[in-house]
Amino acid sequence: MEGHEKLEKARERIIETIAQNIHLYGLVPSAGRQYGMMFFQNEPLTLDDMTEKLGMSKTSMSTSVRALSDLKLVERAWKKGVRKDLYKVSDDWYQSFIDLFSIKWRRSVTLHLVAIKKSLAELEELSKDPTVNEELQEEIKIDIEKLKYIRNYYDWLERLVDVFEDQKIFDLVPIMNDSQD
Amino acid sequence: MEGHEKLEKARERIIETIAQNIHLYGLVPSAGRQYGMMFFQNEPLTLDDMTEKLGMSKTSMSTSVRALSDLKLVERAWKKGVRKDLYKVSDDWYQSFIDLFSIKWRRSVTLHLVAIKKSLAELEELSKDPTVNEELQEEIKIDIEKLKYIRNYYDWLERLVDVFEDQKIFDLVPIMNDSQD
DNA sequence: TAGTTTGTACAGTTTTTACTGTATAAACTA
DNA sequence: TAGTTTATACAGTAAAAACTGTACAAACTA
Repeated sequence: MEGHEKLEKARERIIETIAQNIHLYGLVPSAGRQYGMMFFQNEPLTLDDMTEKLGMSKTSMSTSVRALSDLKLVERAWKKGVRKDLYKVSDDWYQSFIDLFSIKWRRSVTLHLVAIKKSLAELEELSKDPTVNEELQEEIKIDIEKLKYIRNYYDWLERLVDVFEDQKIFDLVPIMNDSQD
Repeated sequence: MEGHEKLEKARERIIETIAQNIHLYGLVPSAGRQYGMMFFQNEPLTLDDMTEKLGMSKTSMSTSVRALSDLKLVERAWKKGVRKDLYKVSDDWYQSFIDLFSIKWRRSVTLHLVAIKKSLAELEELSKDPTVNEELQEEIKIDIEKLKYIRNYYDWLERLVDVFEDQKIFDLVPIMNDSQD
């Protein structure tokens, strides 16, 4: 096998692994392949470059590069004299992981807390209603306890997201370079 | 609106929120709805119970309860005299979150590290090959650096998973109950 | 301003995934 | 052992998602 082929194969292995694991970011394999391909390019790419490299339509490249950008896995780049939009992979992977939490998980936490607070308020109101029978009253009480439990859980999750966002996580789990060279 | 209706509506809101966010666990909304429904039941359920409550086929219930069990969101339960399999939601949501990392993210980290080490070894071998031209040699060198960077990243991610798994995360982000009562 | 180039909205198609119904194996019962 | 009950494998169908090609608006160029 020739040198260039060997390099290509070593890259392909990584790209395919990324493609098969990108679902953890809520993305489909082809977006992962796109990301992986871009990772090994030393220059920012245009949508047309991607179309050529991946053999997919420009429309697809456009939509998936947007999905990658939304998660801040990919960012816009500029190069003198190039009119087309240019994209490159964000080079801080630790930050990308943190961004996943800031974007996806925080959103989820917020949605949950809104719903929980609303339902909790309704049930607490209902528990004061003298017209509801005892059996139902008991059910309401149980549900209130359950909602308080999950409210505490999402509060915790929110604080966890904070800890990522403000980089405190690196105190507990420090970045260590070249541990096994 | 009658009492029981109000209770049901308060529950529905939570269930639907879970359904819409369960994709973070790699599950589809219907599995989230199933989980949410089970959360508000105070007794373990059989597959037939779920079929009835959700109006879906028993086959579906079987496959999605398995998916939920694989992520340890749901566990088997036993009740005297009941022959059918019984399931209940795991009641420690903090542990469920940790299990997500232990199961999905650790698997991903491992796959990545295997691929990276393999490719890195190949490229380091190739970089010693005197028959490859200088230009290619330069590319190889760049790729080796990139792979070392992401190896460090996945090492970090592995340590992060460890920190969840051995509960040390609770030192940094403690569980706090009823913070806003 | 007219003529290009570029990115994306949108409709249609292909592919994939979710879901159902039937068939069957395994476990239980009498 | 024969007869049930229960869970799931599997094949087929329905629904959803990914992907493509065309059309067009916005931005640029001359």
